[in-house]
Order: sequence, then structure tokens, then C-alpha cells
Amino acid sequence: MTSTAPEANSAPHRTLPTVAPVADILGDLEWRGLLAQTTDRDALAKALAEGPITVYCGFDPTADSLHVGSLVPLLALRRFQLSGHRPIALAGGATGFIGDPTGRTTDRVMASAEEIAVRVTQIKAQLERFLSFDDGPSGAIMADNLDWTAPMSVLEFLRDVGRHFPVNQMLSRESVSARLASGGLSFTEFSYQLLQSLDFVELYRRYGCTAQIGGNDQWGNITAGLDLLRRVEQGSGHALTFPLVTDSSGQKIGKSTGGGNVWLDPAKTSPYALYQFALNVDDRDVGTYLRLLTFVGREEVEALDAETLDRPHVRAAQRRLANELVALVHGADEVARVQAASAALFGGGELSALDEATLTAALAEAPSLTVTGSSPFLVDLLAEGLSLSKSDTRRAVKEGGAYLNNARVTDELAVPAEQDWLHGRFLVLRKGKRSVLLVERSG
RNA sequence: GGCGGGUUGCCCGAGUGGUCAAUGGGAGCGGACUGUAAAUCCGUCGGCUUAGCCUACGAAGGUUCGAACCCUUCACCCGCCA
Repeated sequence: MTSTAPEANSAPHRTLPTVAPVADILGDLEWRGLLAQTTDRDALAKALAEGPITVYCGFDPTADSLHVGSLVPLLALRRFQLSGHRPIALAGGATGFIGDPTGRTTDRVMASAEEIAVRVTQIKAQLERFLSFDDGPSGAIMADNLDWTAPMSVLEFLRDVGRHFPVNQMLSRESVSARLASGGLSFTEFSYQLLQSLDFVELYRRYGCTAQIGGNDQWGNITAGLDLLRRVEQGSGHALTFPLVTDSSGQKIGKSTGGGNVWLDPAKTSPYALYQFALNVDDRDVGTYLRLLTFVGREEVEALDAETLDRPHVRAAQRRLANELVALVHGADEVARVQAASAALFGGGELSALDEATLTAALAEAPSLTVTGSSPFLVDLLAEGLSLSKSDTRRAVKEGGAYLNNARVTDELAVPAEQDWLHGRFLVLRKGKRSVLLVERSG
């Protein structure tokens, strides 16, 4: 059994949201806009009402961290757990090795076995933070499909799994036909659905898992699993998918303005950056985000929706979203720090009014840079601190988008003057409206 | 294995010997307007020690005063035929 040692979870528990269980889980999911398709909704509702069921969702290690979009299925697992069911978080050590062709136009670049193993470890650690691994009937289970896939021989696989898959059905699946239409796919990727189906059967055998959830693009893979379950175990189960949500600009959920992913790993996306991301969510999307990415209840979300319509400039919904997300991902302690830093740097007022303690605290949250010795060019500080090219920062100055302590800098060769150093050691540099850089001078 | 088509900047996609750091669209970035929102308009959009230089049009060679464009080889993709 591959469940996780309970002592490893004491810290993660701290950040678990303490929200009241939802009586009608399906109704709640539906209201949140989380129901795209289910196999047999009535049967599922009945199973859920009759007692705890076991639900799984797979997470492939396509990167070394989960991102904000991954929270949709992950929190859904937690929602099931909160209403008394047992969640299984499956890390795709095997499936990630192969690469899901769904939604792809070309073969994935395959990562090495070592790379995948590292990613799986990191992703597992993130998954653990969102579920409760207690001993009760709804205690979560962590699994890795490499555990049952790696020991299996090719012959076993073909004989015990492959035998049950009619190729004509496999070909008709959306993920496959889309690829056939646009240049084809390799046998390896074609086989992906067999691996995922095997997972479902294996989790059924090991833990009595009878439901799989996932994005709507997983529908084909999930129902393939149900078919296999029926054939080899005469078992029946449920499939439940979420709509694939895109924001108002057509991007997948959780892409930052810059187009990059917003990661859960604080080393890749700092709590401050996550907070800023949420604060900047478009009015049209914020309601959706609150529903999908938080546990905020119906009444409050709807009140916030109304608030966004009435007094959009207050951005109450964005603030709530930002607080919830940071608390959920990085812990409640982090929220206050990030809020203080954001308030200081976006206060808009006179920066020299900021006290030293606030600036020192902000240093740890916002992008910052420490310099020693002589006064460097502002463009160089910006370039280094915000990881931009020098051309970029020169351009920013030329375009009037560079600021020192909230005052526009117009000279490419500008160097901070002695009186610019707040409290003798801080500079607040900014490129555009949102990219703030705190510079500290030491020595 | 044979024949044909293809591989261009973050993405899509023009260009077929010099005027190409490369048309156009999207994304991104900056400004104006705002609410750290959207829409709109304007500007910008490889890098650098920035009147210039360096790197770049799948990879490596070659022809030429000069190549993204011509030739050769290689890799990968697509189609047709075996």
C-alpha cells in the first residue's frame, strides 16, 4: 500500500481550509460550474448518498510543479473529502513518462526517467498539502501509477490490458482522432489511454475506487477505464469531468499576464506574485475563479459578484480571491506579509513616508535586489532585478515606463542620487505599473 | 526503400541572391485613459559596450563581393508509391 506516512503531514494540515462540509456535493459542484459530464448522474448521486466512495484524479508530472490550473481538480478532490468521501491523488509517474496526446498537436518531448522521478516527488509533496491523510474513512491516499506499471512486462500488458481494447474504438476517441487529422501520433502516445485505464482498474482493486474525475478532455480516457473495469473486474464506476475553463482572453486558467504559468511552487511563483496575479484577474473572470479555485461558499461568492458589478473599482472579489489563494497555497501566515508588501508598493502615495520596517518586510516578498558599493545605473538594476534584457529596460526608459520612487526616469544613464535612498538604503524601482523592484544597499 | 512537399523570430505565417533583424496577424511590453480591470488609441516588440556591432531563418558544409533565399550532406515532419 502506498499511502503516505501520517507524520509527514502535520505541517500541511495547517493550511487545510476549515470549511463546513457541503451537504450536496454534486449540487455544489454544479453550482460552481464544475460539472461537464457524468456517466450516470442519478447513479452517482445515489452512490454518494449511500456512503463514502473512493474518488481518484491523476496528475501527470509534465513539469516540476503543479500550477494554479491544477487546483481545479485538486480542490475538487478535497471537496469530495470534505463531504465524507475518500480521495486518491495519483501521481503519473508512468503516464507522465509516456505523455498524454490529449490536446497536443505533436509528440511531447520526453523527459528522462530521472527527471520524471524528481518531478513526481515534488508534485506529490504539493498534492499532500491539499488533502487530509487521516485514518478515518475519508483519509486520502497517495498513489503513483509507476508502482504497478513498471513491474509489468510487455507481454502481460498486451495480454491482460491490450486485449480488451478494440482499436476501432480507440481510434474514434477525440484525443486520437484530433491527432490523426493533424499529422498522426506515435504508438506510444496511442497507448496512453490503456495506461490510464489500467490505473482505474488497479485503484479499484487496491482501494475500491469507483470514480474518476478530471478535465473534460479526459472524458475519453476515463470512460475507457470504465470499460476496462467492466471487462476485467465486472465492476462499475463513475466518471465526472469538469469543463475546461478558459478566461476571457481564451487562455487556460492560471496563465499570468505574461503568458507564463502561475505555479504553486514558491520558488517558481512567489506568494507575492501569486497574490498579484489574483489581484489582477479580469472582472469577467473573478467570479469563475472564486468558484473553481476556492472554497468560498455560494452566498458569499454571489455577494462578491454583485459587488464587482456595483463597485468594480473596489475589487472586493479580486482581493478575496487573492487572500484565499495565498492562504490555500502558501498558508494563512503568508497572507498578511504579502498584503503588507503589496499595500506598501502600490500605495501610490509618498514612498518616503513608508517606515523602514515595512520596507524591510516587503523586501522578502516583492522582487528585490541587494547591491553593494558604488551607485549603479538604474537600467542595470531593473534589468538584473526583474530578469529583463538591457534592451528591455532601456526601452522602458525611452517609453517613459521606468520609475524611481514613483517618479518617472527619463535618462538612460540615470544613477540614484544620495537622497533617493529611502532610509539611506532602499530604492523602489518600477517598470510599468505592476513590476516593482525593491533595491537594498548594503555596506 | 523510391518520388514529391516541408522545417522562418514566443505562436501563426510572408519572404525565394543585395534595399532582411526579416511584411502581416496574435500574444507580450510601455504610454494615454482607468480601478494594479476591460475596451480603445499611440508606441514598441533578438541581444549588446546601441550613429555601430554581434547573433538569427532545422544542422553542418559549399558557391558568391554578398545567401533565409542557390548547391551538397544530415536530422526531423507530411503526402504518394513500394
